[in-house]
Amino acid sequence: MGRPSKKEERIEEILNAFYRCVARYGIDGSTLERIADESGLKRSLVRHFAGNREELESMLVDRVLEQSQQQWSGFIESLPTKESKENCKKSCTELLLEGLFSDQYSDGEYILVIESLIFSAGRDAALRQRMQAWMQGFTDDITFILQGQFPKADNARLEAVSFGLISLYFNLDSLAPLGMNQQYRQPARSAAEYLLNSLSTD
Amino acid sequence: MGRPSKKEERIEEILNAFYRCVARYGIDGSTLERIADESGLKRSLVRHFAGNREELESMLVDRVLEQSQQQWSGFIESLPTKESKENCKKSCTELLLEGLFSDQYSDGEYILVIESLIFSAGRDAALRQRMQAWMQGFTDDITFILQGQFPKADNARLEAVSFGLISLYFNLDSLAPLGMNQQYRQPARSAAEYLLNSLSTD
DNA sequence: GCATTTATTGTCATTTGTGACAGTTTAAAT
DNA sequence: ATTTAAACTGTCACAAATGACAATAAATGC
Repeated sequence: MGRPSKKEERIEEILNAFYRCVARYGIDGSTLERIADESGLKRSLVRHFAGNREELESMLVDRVLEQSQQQWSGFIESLPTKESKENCKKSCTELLLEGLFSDQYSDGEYILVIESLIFSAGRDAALRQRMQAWMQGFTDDITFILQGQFPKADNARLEAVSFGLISLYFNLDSLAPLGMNQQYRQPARSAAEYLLNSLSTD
Repeated sequence: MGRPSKKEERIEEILNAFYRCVARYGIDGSTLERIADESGLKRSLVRHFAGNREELESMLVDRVLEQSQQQWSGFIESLPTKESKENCKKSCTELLLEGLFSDQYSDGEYILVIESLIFSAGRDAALRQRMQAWMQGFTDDITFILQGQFPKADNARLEAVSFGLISLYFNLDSLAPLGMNQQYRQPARSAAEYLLNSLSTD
């Protein structure tokens, strides 16, 4: 009975709007007014559905990290295992390069949001811990993938290459505000390949 | 005659304070109040000496890019030329790695400020042009250095490696808010070495 | 001491961001 | 039609950020 609730869809819209605002204006620049405009709702509705600013930010962080986790683990599981290797044309590392550097999979806003969160983490101990864990997990996973492909390489070397791949991935999308990311997409991918090749030679 | 002006030193203090604030709070988070606190002046004095917010931001951008330019060109000129090569123990590329990745030369705030400017450039066409030029000059210079060391390597390859070095440099310091930059300093440098080595092998 | 110039302090008005809430409208169940 | 629960609208109060300016204090040349 009563009018049906739109809470879930509205929260969805609001968080999507918040996400876009953060990519464009940063966290501090994403006022409730802008979020409201971006979502097409009144500011009082934003508050009605999503609570105050603190709750909103907390929900955004949860959501971003959760979605990131989902997409990433989906990607990990899509990789060929040792058993299924023979059926697959592309190697794990080739698929990794595609995932990180092909423009079809790139979400220009994603890294900007992540970087905004990292920056904010400097003033928020709880967020800092979460982002540290996120970053650590990211590098560990890549190192693990590389381990499968280059079992003979020692760990420090794998970690260095992992960090290199991540740096290329991050830096490429962080140039989006300058409109230079397309210009550097190919170089970024090439550099990533050089790093991977360095694991073959000893 | 009249009371001696402290304008220049005050502006110096104010811009330094602004710089530190930007590294900590971002541009939007650097309110005049915070800048005043950080510089130890009253807000009205900040306004008195440095003008309104718009002028302040413009001065900061000028200053950051100018100092960056000076330090960088100082570094470039300190590199051994073809003539002075024989007197020098370290190669250009070794010196480059030191400059980019040794913690003695690293200014933790510098890259954070630059990244804040790049982010802001997304909403400021004039700033965008300047930051584009800054980034282009940076990569071009590194490519040029690499050219001297690896004259046989083709240009696309050099550009890719340049972009890789810059990415490692940027990404390393952008982890400062997470306190993970020391942890990754060595991997970053190693990855940079692998990239450089990839120019030797063909 | 006096005039002059600038630093320095303090205050007020305006705008913007935020929180709270009263009142209205809408869509369902009975 | 009535009830009910929720969406929606509008508005007020408060705090923060900014801009403008008046008033005072300090340092210099004469």
